[in-house]
Amino acid sequence: MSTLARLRRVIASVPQGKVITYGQVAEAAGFPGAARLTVRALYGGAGLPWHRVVAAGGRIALMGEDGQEQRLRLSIEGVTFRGGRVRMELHGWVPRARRWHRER
DNA sequence: GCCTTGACAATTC
DNA sequence: AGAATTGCCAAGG
Repeated sequence: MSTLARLRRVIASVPQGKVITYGQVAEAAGFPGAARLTVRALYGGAGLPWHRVVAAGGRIALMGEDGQEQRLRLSIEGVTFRGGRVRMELHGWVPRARRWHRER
């Protein structure tokens, strides 16, 4: 399992109406502190629910129209905002801890 | 291999 | 509140 594949697996695990932060994705994939890796994973990740990945504090990282697109997709799924940020206390997704050393 | 690039994050001023 | 600073890690040139 490649590094980026692990990150993408985490991203793919986020259900509709939920969101996760870049940092949490990296952490759940086994790279605490490497939030930027999540960005890389998103690049080649066709078919991923990219709109469910937000910056720390529920901020929308994308600027311009892409950001609007993300807000739209999220609100369609039932995600609510407050002051331009996703209400993490309501929609934050906590992925199950994975054990990457051995498959089961 | 070294250097740069990212849709980041936490800290500090 | 906002800018600057530093840490983080894999890919690609």
